[in-house]
Amino acid sequence: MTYENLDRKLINELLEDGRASLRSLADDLDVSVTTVSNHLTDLEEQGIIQGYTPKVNYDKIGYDVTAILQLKVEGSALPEVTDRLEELDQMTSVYEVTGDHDIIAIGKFADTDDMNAEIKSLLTDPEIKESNTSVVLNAAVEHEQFGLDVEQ
Amino acid sequence: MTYENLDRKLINELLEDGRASLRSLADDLDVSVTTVSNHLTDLEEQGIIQGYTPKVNYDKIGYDVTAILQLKVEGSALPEVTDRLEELDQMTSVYEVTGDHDIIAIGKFADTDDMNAEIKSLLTDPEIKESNTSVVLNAAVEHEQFGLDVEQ
DNA sequence: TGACGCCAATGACGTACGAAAATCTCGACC
DNA sequence: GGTCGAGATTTTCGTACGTCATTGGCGTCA
Repeated sequence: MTYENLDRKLINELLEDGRASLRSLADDLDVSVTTVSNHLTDLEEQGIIQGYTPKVNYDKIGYDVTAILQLKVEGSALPEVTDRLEELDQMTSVYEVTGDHDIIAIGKFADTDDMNAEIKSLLTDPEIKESNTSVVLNAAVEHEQFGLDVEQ
Repeated sequence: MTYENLDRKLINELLEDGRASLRSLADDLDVSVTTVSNHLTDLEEQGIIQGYTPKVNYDKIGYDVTAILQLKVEGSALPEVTDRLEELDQMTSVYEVTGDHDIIAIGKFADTDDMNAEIKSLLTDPEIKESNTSVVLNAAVEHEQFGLDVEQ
């Protein structure tokens, strides 16, 4: 058996508290500690759970500006531009997409000056044909992960 | 003292392994377990660390499509529309933004049918004046959190 | 004074392992 | 076709052991 109800419940529990102990998980799910441990290592080995992170509030540590960049790129240069964005660690998400633009990237910056500098240096790239920046006024939801449906 | 180098190092360590034990953190940072414990609870109380989550690979559990919606909204209806999006738990991020559009939202869907259904039902809202959907072809980076600079 | 380290005690925790239980497999049979 | 059961396989469980987190008290340093 690979992936069923218990695993979904396990993921849901961890989504609420990623540092919950195996024992508390076992109690909540009415199975033994060993079972939780086994399923959890399985989930990790299968790559369904890819690790654990604290949710860091970047606003509170001086990254006040979140911006969303949309880029149109010379077709053949797409992977190259994606790579460049990927290497900037202030980029929290970089997507290659269909539609008007080719790339949508989300980044966090100390302030608008920092943002402008970073973006300007990006846009010197001649392969970027067009760009469009939106500054986030309010992050109503950010990086939220949703729980999974469980039978009955 | 409120927030300094040790806290940054602590956050960086946790970004690498959010389930690391206090002891291993203490070893890595060359301080006592007690100190790690104190700083960690401080960070949590200050809201700099807002909890812990597993990184769930939604691709592997049947959510194959990620889409980015951009909406133009009747000015006064912005909070209302944001609320509606916020309540859909398939939305992983919902931003109110400057620029061409008013809202940018990112969601995950089981397949394109699921996506179309969800989006259509959203767009029945008469307060949404215009919309634009981009489907993600490749998530080069997603929900990545970057480490903090540490002095020397 | 406040940040930190150390110590000690206690209850909680993770992991390994062998036993028990549940589930699957597959040929034999009516 | 349907079902029965022995054996194999998988999953779960309880135990036990060494480690861990937490708390309070006390000393040190700047």
